[in-house]
Amino acid sequence: MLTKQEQRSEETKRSILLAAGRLFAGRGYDVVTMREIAKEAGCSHTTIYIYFKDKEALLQHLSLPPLQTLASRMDALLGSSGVPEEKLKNVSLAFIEFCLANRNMYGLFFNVKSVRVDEQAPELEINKVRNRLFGKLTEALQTCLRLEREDERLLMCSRIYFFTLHGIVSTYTFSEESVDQLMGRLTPTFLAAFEVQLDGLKAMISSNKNGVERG
Amino acid sequence: MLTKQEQRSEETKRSILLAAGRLFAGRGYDVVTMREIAKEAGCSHTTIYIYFKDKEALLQHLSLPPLQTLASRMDALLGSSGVPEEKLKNVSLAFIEFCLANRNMYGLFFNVKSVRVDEQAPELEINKVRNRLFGKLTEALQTCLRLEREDERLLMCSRIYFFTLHGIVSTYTFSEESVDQLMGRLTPTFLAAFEVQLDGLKAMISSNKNGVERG
Amino acid sequence: MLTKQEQRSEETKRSILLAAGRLFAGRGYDVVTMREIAKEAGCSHTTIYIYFKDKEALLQHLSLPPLQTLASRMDALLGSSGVPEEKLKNVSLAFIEFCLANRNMYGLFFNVKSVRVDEQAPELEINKVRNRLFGKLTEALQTCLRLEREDERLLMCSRIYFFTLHGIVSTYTFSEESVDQLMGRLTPTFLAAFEVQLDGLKAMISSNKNGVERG
Amino acid sequence: MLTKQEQRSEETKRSILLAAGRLFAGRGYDVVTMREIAKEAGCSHTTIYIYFKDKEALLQHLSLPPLQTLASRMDALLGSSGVPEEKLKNVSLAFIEFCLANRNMYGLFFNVKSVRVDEQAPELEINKVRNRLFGKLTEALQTCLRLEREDERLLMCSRIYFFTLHGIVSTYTFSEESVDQLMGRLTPTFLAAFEVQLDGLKAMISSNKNGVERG
DNA sequence: GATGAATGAGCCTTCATTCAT
DNA sequence: AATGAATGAAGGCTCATTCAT
Repeated sequence: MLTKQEQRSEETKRSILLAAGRLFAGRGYDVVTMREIAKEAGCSHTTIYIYFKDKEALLQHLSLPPLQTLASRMDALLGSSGVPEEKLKNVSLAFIEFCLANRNMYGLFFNVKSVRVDEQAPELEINKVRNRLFGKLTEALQTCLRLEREDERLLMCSRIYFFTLHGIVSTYTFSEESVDQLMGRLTPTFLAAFEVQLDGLKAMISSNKNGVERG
Repeated sequence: MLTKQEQRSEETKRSILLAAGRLFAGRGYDVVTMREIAKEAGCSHTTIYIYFKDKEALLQHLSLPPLQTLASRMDALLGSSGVPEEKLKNVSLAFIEFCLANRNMYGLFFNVKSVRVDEQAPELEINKVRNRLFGKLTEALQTCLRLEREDERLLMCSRIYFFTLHGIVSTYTFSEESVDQLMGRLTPTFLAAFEVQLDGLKAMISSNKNGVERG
Repeated sequence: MLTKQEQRSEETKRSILLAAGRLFAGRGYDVVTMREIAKEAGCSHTTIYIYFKDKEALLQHLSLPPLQTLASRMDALLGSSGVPEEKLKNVSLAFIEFCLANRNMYGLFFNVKSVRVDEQAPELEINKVRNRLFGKLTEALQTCLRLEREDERLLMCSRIYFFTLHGIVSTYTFSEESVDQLMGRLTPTFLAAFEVQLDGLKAMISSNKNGVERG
Repeated sequence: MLTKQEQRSEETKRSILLAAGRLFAGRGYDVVTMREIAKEAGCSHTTIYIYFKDKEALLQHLSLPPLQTLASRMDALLGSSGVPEEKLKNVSLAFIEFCLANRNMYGLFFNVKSVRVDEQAPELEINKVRNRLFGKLTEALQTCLRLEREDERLLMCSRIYFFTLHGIVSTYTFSEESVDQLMGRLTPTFLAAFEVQLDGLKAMISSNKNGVERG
């Protein structure tokens, strides 16, 4: 059990993370100042340094946990019963919803640049989770397309599929609407996009040309 | 005719724009300093202020022309002879290449937030060009899908198509590779993506369900 | 008799003073932080403020006792049996050793500037001890030179003698070596310096010219 | 010839160096802030960065030239005609006067710590000049004492002599009096001190014991 | 008595921008 | 037209100090 003081402390830390997350993504890591974060979090800028070594540490702490949550959720969806196409849709939707929910954080997760490459340990951790995420989606896609795991065409297919996912997220990253509003309004569009995508990929697979280098 | 002085003046201004363009695109607007631009342009940093009100004015002046160039190029591609599918591919590729070439600037063009909304006039101009751009792409798509301009399904199709374009650009926005490297390496993938997209959309159209809400 | 609580309290206070003394002397007053002192003392940094008004108060409390210890030691040395020359040497050596041991603190004791002049009481106290110290040395010197206490030549002699003492201390104030290392290595040099000094002063006294202005 | 602007610039630079010199020494390098220096110099703190890369560069620029000036002056005195004793006195007096004139800077010249050891080039330069200085004094002393350059006793003698010089300077470093006041008032004392010193050293040399380890 | 939480003041430094020439 | 000089605002960060428990 936590004392009242520890509770407040935890709350402060959370509000800092929340504020930093919002701001970093909304306006970019470099551009956001510690003082801005503090103001948004409702504390002094020095307080941030009690909880985080420096600005970069804030970024690090911000990056990992949400991704892990998403990974779990995707695991659950993939483990459920249902036809592969349904699973792919659900997983894709979950991914989109997550990214929109964490909105501008999105850049933080997938833009390698924003995390310094010096210290490998944490960096590796993020990359690991990220790769696991992409792996899951690729796996779902593979099942739908009925390709072997080693089929060279799978890489291109997943790349193309990711373009669309990434594009959806990017398109609405800076929207003023809430995630709920967006999902409510656009879920049909997203589902259609997934379907278009899958149909198109299936067509490509079934045709002779695979787009890589075979004649 | 320009006097010698006016020529030199014009030259200075051009070299400043050139330098700023190079640097903004190469390292990002926020990160580049006025002194850097001046050094690259071969003049004093104070000279920049003779030609441009401030750093942001530099950005404004820089934003429009490339977009217009792109618009012209897309016009040319669309006006050329050839099957619609080929045209769509070429126009899409041109769009992608442009966005990757202007990389960090990309956000500036399409992310409404990053351009101050205070002064509407230039903002409007950019928006106009931007909309013209999207219009061209939609038009190409419409021809391929053989839809009427007013067909309600066109909106969804173009949305989905844009998701992919946007996604491609976003994916490589922060890559360290040059445009040429990226295009050299990934053009086949991009073309495949366009094709997949188009095939999928065609399939959707030809099926009864249009993904919106009709029964 | 002290209650257990009072004992603990006293202990904490002592450990703070000990830690502060070590750190101030070792790395300099300005550079040492309250948190460092607290860590070294094994308590929270806020605890320090229970016992001492502020960082400077810590310094004040720290300054006096060692000086008094030195004064006592010099008294003991002067009171012992032995030829005056031997006593002067011993007292001088004790003085040097003390100053080097308290190294960075040295400035604090003798450089009037570094102690705030606002609150006179403690300042005065330090000055009193300091003057007593110099008095003892002068006295030892006087005995060696066989001068009357009022002899005007004594002032110049003691001044000159102090130059050397002060010079020795200054020379090694910023050395990285420990007191023990320094004393071990340089004691013969110091003793030689004292002797040279005394011989030179004796020569001056015995000559007609006293260096001031008498003919 | 300098333009008016260049003159002002030079003046600003000088006033910054002057202010920094005064403050660094008066209150210590670490403790003095750039804003203090700026205020004392009568300019904005950012102006300092126009002339000096950073705080440490200021220190570097401050250290070398005066020392070189002193070195030249000592050379001149040593090269002049006169008995060795007279030369030693003059050189010693010049040294003292210089140190008092540059007052608190003194610490900067001789306290190795204050100059970062990272970059060796400038550091070396200072050390070279400093060593040359001490070399000159030692040389003058050697002539007076009629010792061979290699005589092991010379080292100790020069050390002892330096103690006094260093002590004189240290004693008056924080005095409020001007160098002229001090020299006017105390020159006789200083001369007496040199003489006492020399007499004492001569006595030591002429006796059997040299203070090191011989019996 | 003791402590973790929190903060304001302040430090060095950089940058866009203006002023005087 | 062009420039060197100069500056205010701001940024990341640290530290002595206070407050509430």
